[in-house]
Amino acid sequence: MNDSKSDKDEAPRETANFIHHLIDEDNRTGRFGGRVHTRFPPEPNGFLHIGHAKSICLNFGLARRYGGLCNLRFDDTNPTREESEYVDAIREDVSWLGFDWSGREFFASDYFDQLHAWAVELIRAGKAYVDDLGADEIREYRGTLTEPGRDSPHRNRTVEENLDLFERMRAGEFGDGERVLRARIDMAAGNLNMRDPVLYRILKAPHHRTGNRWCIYPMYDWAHGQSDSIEGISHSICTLEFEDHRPLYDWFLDALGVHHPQQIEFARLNLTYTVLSKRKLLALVKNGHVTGWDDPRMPTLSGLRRRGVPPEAIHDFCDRIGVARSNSTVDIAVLDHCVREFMNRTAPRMMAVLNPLKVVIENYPEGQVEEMEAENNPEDPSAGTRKVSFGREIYIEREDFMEDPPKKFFRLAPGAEVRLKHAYIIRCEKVVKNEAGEVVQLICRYDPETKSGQAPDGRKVKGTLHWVSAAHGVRAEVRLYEHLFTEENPGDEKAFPDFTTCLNPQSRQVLPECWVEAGLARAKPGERYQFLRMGYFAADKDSTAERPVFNRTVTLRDTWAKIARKG
RNA sequence: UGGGGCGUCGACAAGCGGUUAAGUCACAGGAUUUUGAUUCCUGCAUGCGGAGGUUCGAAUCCUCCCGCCCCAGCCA
Repeated sequence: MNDSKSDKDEAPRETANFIHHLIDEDNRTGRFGGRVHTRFPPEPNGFLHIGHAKSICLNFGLARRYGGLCNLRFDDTNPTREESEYVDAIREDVSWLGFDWSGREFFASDYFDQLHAWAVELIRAGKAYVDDLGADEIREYRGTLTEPGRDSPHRNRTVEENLDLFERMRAGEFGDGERVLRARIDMAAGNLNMRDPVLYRILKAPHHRTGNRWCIYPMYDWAHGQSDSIEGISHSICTLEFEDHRPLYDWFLDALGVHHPQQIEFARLNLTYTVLSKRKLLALVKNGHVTGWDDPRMPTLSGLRRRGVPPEAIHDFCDRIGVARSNSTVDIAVLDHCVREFMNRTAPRMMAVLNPLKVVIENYPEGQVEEMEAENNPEDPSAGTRKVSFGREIYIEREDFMEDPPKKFFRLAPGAEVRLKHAYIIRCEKVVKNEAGEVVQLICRYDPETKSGQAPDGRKVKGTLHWVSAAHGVRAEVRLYEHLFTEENPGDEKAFPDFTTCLNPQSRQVLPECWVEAGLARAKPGERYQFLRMGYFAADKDSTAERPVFNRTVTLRDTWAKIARKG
């Protein structure tokens, strides 16, 4: 146990998970010399999402907890699907999460030479052979889940012939798919992965890093375990579906007689009201259901980032959900809670009116302006205060006024009093309507004695509203987001053969006519705020000083909405 | 009739033969509040997929059964 000093910045809220137990046991027996070395091994063929964040936090977190190391390795064994743009995006996402791989950045393609040499070694040992069967034939020969497979007619070629054929594959003598190199294991194995898996295939495609140097490429199964071995990984953490592959990786490592990491599988993350499969995420982008990989409704790290989700909240989330081996679906409310908890502590409060309703304070002197002192964050006195301009005409939130309010409504209504946050108590005297009968303006009177927010006569005012001065506020666009899907589990292919039928038509609502307090014009993209009583928001990358744009990260908890809903 | 896993509160998840079966989210009450926010209390599994068995004692061990997930890419 040497994990006491390593986690000072990671409050150990998390209880030990089964991986900790396994590592503790390895450390106790000195299996890896007390060393803990993990890695995060993405394939650079798509954007990282919150499910990857679970793996990233796990792998880097393990290294931190045990005073070990964690590598970043790109598993780039398939040149037809991988691009270097993804490599850049992945680097950015991992560092945004706050992890540092300190130059230990590797690529499976770094190991192509070694992998090739090892393949030759296997051939020499009679443990691999070149097969001329086509893809369809190989499938046929593989058998089924319940029937054993059959040996390929080429399974017993001589070592010399295999060596020659493999060299000619490498030299480009054959076309794509004409030959493969297979391991010679057991065509009758219950585990399909052991039925002579393919090690190399011919792919006459340029690789994003090795260019045209190779026309044969290792399969993931052949590359992955050995890559871990080369890097001296002690614990290879992966998801459950690779459990069946472990015997194969073990077989390779033993046949080669090289360093043998311990593979440990855990359950991948599932989240309610979203999908976390590369294929489905890609479809959302390709078919224009979202604006891109970084659409704030996407569960991608770039989407969450743009939406305003702080990386600290993602860490907290990953700590809270734990790591186990049972398939599970985490309630998105847990993530929302983590976001609120962090933002509550850190986000400056500002006032923004999303659906404006003009209020004229008839007894407030025309042309008079007062600078009201406003605290920036009641949770953090060190955040200080700011001045907010107040005047005769202001905007309030449309939903903060009701002409005929229910009993528990303590906002504005004809004849009712409310407090304006950081300012005076006002009373609604008159409701101005247009020809259509819609409320277009409120005439109110303020009580000059209530600048403190308190009434000197001690009368109680239950409601407090946010507001923006009409003369000083800035126009802004605010984008409201809700769940991308209306169903809790849109990825359930039995229930929803086409997951796009679950898309939420109201997942994005753009409000172009909002009013925000003047200071918000200076908001830099990515900056996070609490808009008083409305939620947490972040300035979007589209934002400019002339036209600020904000994304709603998450709403505030709203017990009034619950009461109102119940009637 | 193949191989590999998993089943503890609505959702996650501790628990590893002796605990009143942790904690978190959600939910429901209540208190405080110039954000109906925050914060703070309180409640929320005589029960651990089911049935047997072992034991003084079982969520934890054994047996059988039931349910769910993964595997037949020259994808990762």
